[in-house]
Amino acid sequence: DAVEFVFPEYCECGLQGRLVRLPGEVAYFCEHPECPWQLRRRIEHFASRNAMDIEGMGEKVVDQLVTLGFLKNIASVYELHQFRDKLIELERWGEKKVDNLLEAIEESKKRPLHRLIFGLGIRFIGEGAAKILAKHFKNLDNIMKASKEDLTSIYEIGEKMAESLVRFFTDPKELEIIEKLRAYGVNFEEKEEFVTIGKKLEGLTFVLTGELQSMTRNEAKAKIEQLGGKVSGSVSKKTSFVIAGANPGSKYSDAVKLGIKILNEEEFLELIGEEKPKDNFANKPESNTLFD
DNA sequence: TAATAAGCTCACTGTAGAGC
DNA sequence: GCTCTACAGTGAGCTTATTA
Repeated sequence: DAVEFVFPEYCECGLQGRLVRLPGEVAYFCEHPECPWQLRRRIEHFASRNAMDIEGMGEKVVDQLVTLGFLKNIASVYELHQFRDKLIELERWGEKKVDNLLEAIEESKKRPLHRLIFGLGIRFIGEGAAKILAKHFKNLDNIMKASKEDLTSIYEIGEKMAESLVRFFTDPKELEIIEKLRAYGVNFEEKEEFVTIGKKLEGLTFVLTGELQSMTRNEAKAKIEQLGGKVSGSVSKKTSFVIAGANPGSKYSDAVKLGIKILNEEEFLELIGEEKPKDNFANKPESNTLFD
């Protein structure tokens, strides 16, 4: 007895933005270039953990600052210090909270290039593609100058991604924001420390599951990539190793089914040449045959 | 065209920190 | 010290792009 859902024609942004759905795509977009909801999501994404990692700038904070007119685009994040006194006055804010946020914003200027590329929110350019581009071009200016042909000649960069990049870097509005980011001192270079420093794990693909005690998953991912390895989100026949921490998830059983070699955290640390923590994984689950 | 991987969103739990 | 909010960490599931 289901009744067909009639999708709204206009966005709730209040700017009479028409909702459009591109052929072959699922998502609807508000056509209005100044849609405040798109702006909120863009800034949230820019500040998110895997992008510029600005602690204290989550969904609610972005919503509040956009509503109050303090944030107008991603570059305006670096103008927030001008409003320090006004921010302290806000409900549930205080001097410490504001200073922590401003400090986190200042710190974010030092993030490596691949995080900035990811944070710009270019369609089809996620974390993985951002790393490939940063590694290949070394700085943002080289990426901005690259033609569609230059981009598609890179392994794993396809036509859609290249078109999206060229479209983004020829848009005058985006270029204006990028120039502001440059003027505020945001890092545009890929630092050596984020580029591969070894070939020990070259040609190997890893999948992480469960909770690691000695480092976060992101840290483990960075270690693997620095040593030339690849980290994937799902287990397949091509997976070389599954690294299983405490309480491993379904990827563990997937690995068993496919006969993929599973390493526990101790073995993983040995593989990457890291020291084991003092407690020697005292909290590892006893029922987990992985650790037998 | 199928397999694979990447990207993205959501849900859930635990924790930190600010306000009261 | 309690309450509330936001963040951190993680797994799962879905869609989509790339590759073979």
